[in-house]
Amino acid sequence: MAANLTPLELKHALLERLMHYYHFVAEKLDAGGGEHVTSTQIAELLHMDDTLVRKDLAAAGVRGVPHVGYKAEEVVNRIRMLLGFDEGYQGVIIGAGRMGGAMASYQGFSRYGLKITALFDNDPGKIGLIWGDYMVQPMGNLPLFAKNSTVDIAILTVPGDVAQVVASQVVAAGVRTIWNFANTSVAVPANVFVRHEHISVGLAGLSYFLKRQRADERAAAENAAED
Amino acid sequence: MAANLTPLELKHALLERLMHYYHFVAEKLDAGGGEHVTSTQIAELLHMDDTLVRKDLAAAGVRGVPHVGYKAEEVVNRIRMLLGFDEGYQGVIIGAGRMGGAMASYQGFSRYGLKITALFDNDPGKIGLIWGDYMVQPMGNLPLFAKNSTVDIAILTVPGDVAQVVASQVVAAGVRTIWNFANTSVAVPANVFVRHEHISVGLAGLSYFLKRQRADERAAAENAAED
DNA sequence: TAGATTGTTAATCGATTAACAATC
DNA sequence: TAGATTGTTAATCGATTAACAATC
Repeated sequence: MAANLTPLELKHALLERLMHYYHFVAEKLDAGGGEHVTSTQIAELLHMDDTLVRKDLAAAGVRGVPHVGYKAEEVVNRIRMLLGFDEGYQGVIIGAGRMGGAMASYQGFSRYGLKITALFDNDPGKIGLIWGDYMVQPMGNLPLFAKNSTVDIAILTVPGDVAQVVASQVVAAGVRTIWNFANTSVAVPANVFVRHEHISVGLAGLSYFLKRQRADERAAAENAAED
Repeated sequence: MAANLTPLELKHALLERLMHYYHFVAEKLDAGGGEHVTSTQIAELLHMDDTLVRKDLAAAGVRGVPHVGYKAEEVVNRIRMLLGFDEGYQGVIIGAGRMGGAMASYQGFSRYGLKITALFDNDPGKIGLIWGDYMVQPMGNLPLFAKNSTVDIAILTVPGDVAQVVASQVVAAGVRTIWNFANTSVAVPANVFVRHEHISVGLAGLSYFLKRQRADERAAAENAAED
């Protein structure tokens, strides 16, 4: 009986909100900001309805105390548990360019349970170089590496024009989860999960904002001229 | 009469979908894939309902032709126009680390109308170095630079612990839109727009997926043992 | 206790989908 | 023309908000 490989069940929006709560509460704890946090505090900072915060926290399994609020530590721990930050995953970086280097030297992944174990590239000029804690290995090493050690995630930081080829190599090596930072989509078999970070989506949001801002300013200037 | 500085009006989800359509249709055009595209084609590739595609395209001002579909070029152009990709914006990068370097050498921004004009850092060891097409300038240069040339966007690629200080400097220099790649939020006055790229949100999605996958596999193994 | 806060049920709102008419 | 496809109106669905009871 095959376990059906269920897709993400927490809706993206909810997951994103939980991460916002997590960051707020974790930072509050770090700053020594008290043991408890209320739905109203979170809601105000994040400009949202406090009922929604309570609903979300309930969904995440956090139990609050009337008149007191939620235990900050419990909020953090429950979200960590729900999202799997304490499970421990291992990932490799494919592509030892600047982006890959930034990833390799980033210390923040471990906070979310991800450990980077190796860095691969196909450029003979890069193989053997030391980037942060890793020596750049040739792509040819990947299959054996994936066989001998667990590779839960392959982080793709390669140029867009080779992303598809690299993704296929990664899949062939048995990796089933890809975090794609290249600027093109990659096609993979149905049993492989890809998360594509579209930098252009963020840029589109900024661009759209600026366009409207300019239009507003133009309108304001015209109004001023009329008065 | 002050123009009210309206927030993003296209909902994030819609904007994201439009970008997906854009990429699909633009790639199709590049590949010489025919002059027209139908809502069904887009919907199938993106695993969504075709009615929603038509609604979205109508909202973006694209007019289709029954029996034929949408003119691919018009889809691309309308979305570009709506999101402001042809308006032309200038941005500076703050933080000449690996991430900043990756940004500075990334050729893809121009496709969305963003031109990088300068690169700043406070590290004396980096000032004067050449990164891609830019010489690293000291942060002290920013106010004058922003006065003499247009800086629509400041791209923050600095460590999290200095992000707030840098953001304040950027705001003081008169920049009103910030694209924040640091791993901490920054507080800014109400008239400044910040888009924070939370890398941890993407990681959370992957982590949650992997956690559930492991649970599925465990369950499957138990089932197999029972049979 | 009184007041503050959670948690839940009901109401509303908005987004998605279904149905189908219009059209080339 | 017939069939394919758009575009729109109505129906459904789900997510958010409002109201309020429960509780410490």
